[in-house]
Amino acid sequence: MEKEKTDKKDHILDVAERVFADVGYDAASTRMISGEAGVNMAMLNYYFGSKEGLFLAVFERKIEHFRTLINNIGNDESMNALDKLEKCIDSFIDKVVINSCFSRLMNREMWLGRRGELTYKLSDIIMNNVNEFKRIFEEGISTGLFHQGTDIELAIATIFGTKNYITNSPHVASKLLKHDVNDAEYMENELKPRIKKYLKQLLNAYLLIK
Amino acid sequence: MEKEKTDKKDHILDVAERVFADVGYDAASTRMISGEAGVNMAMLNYYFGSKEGLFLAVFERKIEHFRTLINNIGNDESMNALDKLEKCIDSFIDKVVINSCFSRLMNREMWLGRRGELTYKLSDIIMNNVNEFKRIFEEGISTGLFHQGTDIELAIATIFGTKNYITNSPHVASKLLKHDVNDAEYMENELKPRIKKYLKQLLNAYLLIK
DNA sequence: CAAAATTAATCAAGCGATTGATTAAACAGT
DNA sequence: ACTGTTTAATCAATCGCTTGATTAATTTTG
Repeated sequence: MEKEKTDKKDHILDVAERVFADVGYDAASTRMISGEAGVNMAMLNYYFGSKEGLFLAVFERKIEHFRTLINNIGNDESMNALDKLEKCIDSFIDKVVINSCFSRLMNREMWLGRRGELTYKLSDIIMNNVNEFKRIFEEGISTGLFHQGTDIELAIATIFGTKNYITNSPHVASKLLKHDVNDAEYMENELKPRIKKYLKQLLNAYLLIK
Repeated sequence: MEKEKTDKKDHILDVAERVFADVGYDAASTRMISGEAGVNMAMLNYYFGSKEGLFLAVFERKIEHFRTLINNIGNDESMNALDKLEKCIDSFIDKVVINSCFSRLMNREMWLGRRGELTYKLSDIIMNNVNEFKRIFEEGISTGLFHQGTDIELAIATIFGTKNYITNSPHVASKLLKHDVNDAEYMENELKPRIKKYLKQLLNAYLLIK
């Protein structure tokens, strides 16, 4: 066997992440996960205590990746609000498309607001991103770059909502775009730049004082 | 007993609709639904055959309401594309906010693409609305009212996505808007007009040739 | 009375979790 | 180095419970 020790836990987490994202928390049985991971069922409890513990562990592993991704942009003094906004959109689209499996899992279990501790952690991650955008919008307004009447909260809802609409329901999105959005190549080379370009144009038209 | 016969089935459907929307299909047990509806568990199978049959029945009951709501607007000759678009946004926001419970249920089970027959029915409903918007956008472009470069598909994703972001994850939305979005009065008197106004301004800025 | 509606009791299947036994590796004392 | 002890990892078996569904008996209705 050429696999190392700690890789097994990571392997279980990889499988669990995919299974949870595929069928949801409730429909994902511990037997299903352990079976696909090729480990004994009892190992899940041995490593993670419980099914919910495993679910939490899947998220914990990703939190840090998310937390640090956007925050640096907002503090860069060399850019104005529009530059920051566009850069945030770029890295946001890049990030969630790479992690679309995790992103779907997050959204799905998020708005199903049970499971207290998890809901708390998740809204932490989400609100972190939201507030970063919020600060940039406020800066843009106070520097006279954006309209006074800008509805900041709903503009944020548009950025996240538009992205979610594409990534969260691939079946509908594929019909709408007349392409399989699960096709990684199409997603990377066509859809990603298209979403970025669209969101920038949309927000330019809405925000900028002409 | 002062209740009539057919009311009992409708009552079960009402309860099932709410429970399914609250906790999702998998976590909603037949005992939970029958218990909250105040009927014997076996009545669900007696009336609807199975849990999935009940789930389908919940949707069937709503399909016609959805199908006829927006379609009339698109065929009105007395309006230009912008008028139609704004009217569609109005009735769309009105409709899904009233049926937000059903809307959440629909979206949740939709993007969880299993359960073949249901997925087919749902994407039918959704694509019907989507295509109505699409026709209006195309009319606006061909009459020279909207930009040639308009990304129709993503603009549609913005309309539906922005709405979904608010209604589907009330927990996050409440934090973002600093209000409880489950508060019916706030939703009706403040948020609904605000979303309508925002979406119109946003699309006006993006679509119209200046 | 006959048919429809409703009930309590029960079914097999699947769930998450736990158990006690087994293996293998790491460590200890002499 | 050899050996007895400890430790972590893994497994099959099984626990108690809930699930969706069905049965047979009972009540209600026409």
